Amino acid sequence: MTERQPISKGEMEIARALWEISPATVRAVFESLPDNRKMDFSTVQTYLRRLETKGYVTSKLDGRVRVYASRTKARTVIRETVDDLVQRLFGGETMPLMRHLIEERGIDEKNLAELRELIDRLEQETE
Amino acid sequence: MTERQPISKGEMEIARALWEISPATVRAVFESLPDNRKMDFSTVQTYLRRLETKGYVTSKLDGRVRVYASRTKARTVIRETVDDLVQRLFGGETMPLMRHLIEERGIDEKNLAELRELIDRLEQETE
DNA sequence: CATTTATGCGTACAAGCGTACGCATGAATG
DNA sequence: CATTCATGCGTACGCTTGTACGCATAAATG
Repeated sequence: MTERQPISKGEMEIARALWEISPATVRAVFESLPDNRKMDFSTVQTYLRRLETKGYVTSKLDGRVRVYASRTKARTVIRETVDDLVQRLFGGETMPLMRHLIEERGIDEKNLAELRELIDRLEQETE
Repeated sequence: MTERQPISKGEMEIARALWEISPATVRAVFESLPDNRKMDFSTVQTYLRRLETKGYVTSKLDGRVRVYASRTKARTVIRETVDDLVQRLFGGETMPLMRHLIEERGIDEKNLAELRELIDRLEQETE
């Protein structure tokens, strides 16, 4: 039960960016952001610093450049975040969110197929 | 595109509670909270006030008691919130969240069946 | 070497959030 | 009627968040 301080929304974007390319410098993270979501270089820097303070990432100076690396697994953060959302928005029930995703967000054919597979597999394991 | 101020996590719990029983007084909302999540009466009051300021709920004085009612549909708030989460945590892709839900959160048999149905229905519509 | 560029690091700062107290007033109860 | 209880309403307050500036310094470039 490592008690981490909660991650904020903005921090999460940066954490996600870092997961994709960790280990990485501030600049690398900054440049990996999607074009439509450019925030200031130093904003990214601040987020990374805060993520480190909160225990989500580590860093070390490599020469004069600081290199950040994920420390908490994506899965863990995702679990905590989704759990929290499901709690607050659906009182802890998973299905309403499922329904929402299936009904309100487009799912194309390929993903439909994958969904089926996931369900099949789950059914196997369950029995 | 009514631009509402974003709803915060704490506000969301209260909004959800209100959806369930709207219209309702502060006390009713307060008492409808799950036992494990008791916040102060006046905290609930503050959240409702802020929700009104932000445009998510309305209220009117009924005698000396203020009665709050949902104004924005649950579906809308859920959509916005989930969209935001999916954006920040999965770069906008729905499937990773689906996968997460199916693999990491328990789904019992009954829900599995429902899931299948949902998918079937979606497939119908898609074709 | 002088100048430009990139980075670390400290600092800032308003807005928002979570949580709640206190007072005034009206309602209920003994 | 006097006291207690519930509520509205205003206010508070430290913390977090989002966003960024500025300075010092090191590296690269002309």
